[in-house]
Amino acid sequence: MIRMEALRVFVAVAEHGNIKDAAERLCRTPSALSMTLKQIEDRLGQPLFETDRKSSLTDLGRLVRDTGQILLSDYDKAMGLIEAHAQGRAGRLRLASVPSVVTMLLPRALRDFLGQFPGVEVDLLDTNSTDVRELVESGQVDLGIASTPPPGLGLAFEPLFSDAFRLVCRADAAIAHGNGPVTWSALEGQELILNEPTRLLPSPGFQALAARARLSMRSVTSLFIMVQSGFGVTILPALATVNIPASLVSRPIEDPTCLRTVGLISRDGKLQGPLVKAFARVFATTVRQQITELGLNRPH
Amino acid sequence: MIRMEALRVFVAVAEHGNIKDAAERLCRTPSALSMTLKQIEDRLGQPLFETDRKSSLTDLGRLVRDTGQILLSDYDKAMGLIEAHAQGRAGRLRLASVPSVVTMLLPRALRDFLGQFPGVEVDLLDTNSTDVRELVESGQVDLGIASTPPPGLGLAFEPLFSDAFRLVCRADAAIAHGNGPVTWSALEGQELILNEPTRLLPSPGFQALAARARLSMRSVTSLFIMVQSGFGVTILPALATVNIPASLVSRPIEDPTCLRTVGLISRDGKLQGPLVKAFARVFATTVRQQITELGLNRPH
DNA sequence: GTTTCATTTCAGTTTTTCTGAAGTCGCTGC
DNA sequence: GCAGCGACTTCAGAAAAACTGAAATGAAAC
Repeated sequence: MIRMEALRVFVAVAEHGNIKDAAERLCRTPSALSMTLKQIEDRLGQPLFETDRKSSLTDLGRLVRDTGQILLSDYDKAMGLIEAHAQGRAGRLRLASVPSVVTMLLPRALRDFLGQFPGVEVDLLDTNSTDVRELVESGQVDLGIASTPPPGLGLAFEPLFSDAFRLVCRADAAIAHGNGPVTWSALEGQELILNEPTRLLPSPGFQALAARARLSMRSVTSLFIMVQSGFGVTILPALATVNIPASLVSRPIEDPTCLRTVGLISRDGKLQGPLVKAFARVFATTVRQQITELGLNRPH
Repeated sequence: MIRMEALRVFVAVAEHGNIKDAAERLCRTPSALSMTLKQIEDRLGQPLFETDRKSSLTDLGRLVRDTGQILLSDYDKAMGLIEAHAQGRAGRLRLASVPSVVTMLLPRALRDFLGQFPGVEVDLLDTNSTDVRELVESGQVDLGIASTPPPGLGLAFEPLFSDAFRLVCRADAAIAHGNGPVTWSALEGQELILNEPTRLLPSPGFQALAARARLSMRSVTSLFIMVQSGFGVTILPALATVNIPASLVSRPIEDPTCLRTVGLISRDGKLQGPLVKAFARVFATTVRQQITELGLNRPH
């Protein structure tokens, strides 16, 4: 079997028509090429060139040259692709994120990332924190963006920012008006509508209120409709309240424990793959830039 | 750049799911494979396997395995093809031959040859001896079958058989009947029709007769038509008289110099290419077998 | 915790490839 | 016809690469 490197030598000589030029291009001495060519001819048992001067090929030589050119170009192309994937210049990154981050933070991060890595494709899935964790855990996505996962799941969490919960109510509600943060006691008589981000929220003040809640909405859109329709008030992370409808208002809540910490969730405690690492870097940068613009906090 | 042999090692390990079995198949020690895999991973800067145990691949590993399988199979196929050509098990053989040999000797030779070399294609051109030589000389065919070429053309000639010329005339002609070989003097009064095989025939008895000839036919078919139509008699190599029409007869000629020697004509004095050599061998064998059947002679 | 088995690491050996010098061959110009 | 030149080949030694066997490591099985 002819080695790939020998084939490369032969094709170079066949293309240049002489050993000297080919040797220069391959950064070898003519004697090295001469020996390699001899090796091929010995193995095949037939000459590849008409004469000692390497300007004209035999029929077999032409066959080997034509075949070799295709083989080498395929090989080099494939190696380029593999190296592009290895270096993260190509490939597919599967992401899962909570909706508020998709809306407010990901557009800028994705624009930067896709710009920096033109060969890369991104699959984005938006769902709640629990599903994000499961998708990462099961390997269906490479990286998740969600709030702190419970420990002991074999997931690594890299916090990026903290996001205080705010009260969301109708603009014409009594509770909508007031100075400073709202207290839990001020919400005593209110009907609370639960939603995904509030699941597992540990704050005792919230828990007390949540125990009485009768409605729970999956999507933020439905949530806003319900609040607008007068079914009650809700609380949402600050990030999710930036673009609330004009008929609603949001107010800060006094309880400092009533917050979520959002970050990157990955498997096995290590960020695998160059694309994951690269995206994590780009996203962290974007978040740092937007943290003050959007009124978020550094993770504690 | 990953070497082809390294790729082969990786694909084998990926397919077997462990180093030990792959090492056995490749006739190497596990440590050799381990080092090769490490080399690839170092070069790519990324792991190819999920763990030390080589049972599960990373995304990159899957890409390299899939790409590598295609690359390796293409490579092996191409090498097989090249070796088949080098060994004469595949390729195209271009032949030129005089018509009498095509008719009487080539069918059996070609049947044997094509049977022995299933991957080989043959291009056959039948024409006169002069054209056969030119086709060989110009490289348009690989091998010619014709009578002895004049020296000094850079052509090699390997004689295969001698073929005495015979008189061909109408069955109802006076000259058709007689005992033993015909003499030139017996042909004194006859009109002679020339043809391709008689060109350059050196026999003086023939030359004297040919000087008076007024007709010359290119094809044997036309020649027979003319003889049948009573335009005269002709002489042809014995091989060309085996299947003459029933209305014609052939008789031997007394002149022992009135013969042609047929053989293989090739370029440069060397039989280039394994197919040419192989065909020459097969053809020589066929001719030896048929030499007595057809009343030919060993070349003198 | 111990055993077992696959893999890795390491040092030394073998194989392969490369280089530079010397030699061969064919072509060109005198 | 023969010296000179350029291209290629051959050779011996040097350098690089790959391979082996033994020992170490490390993960799974008992």
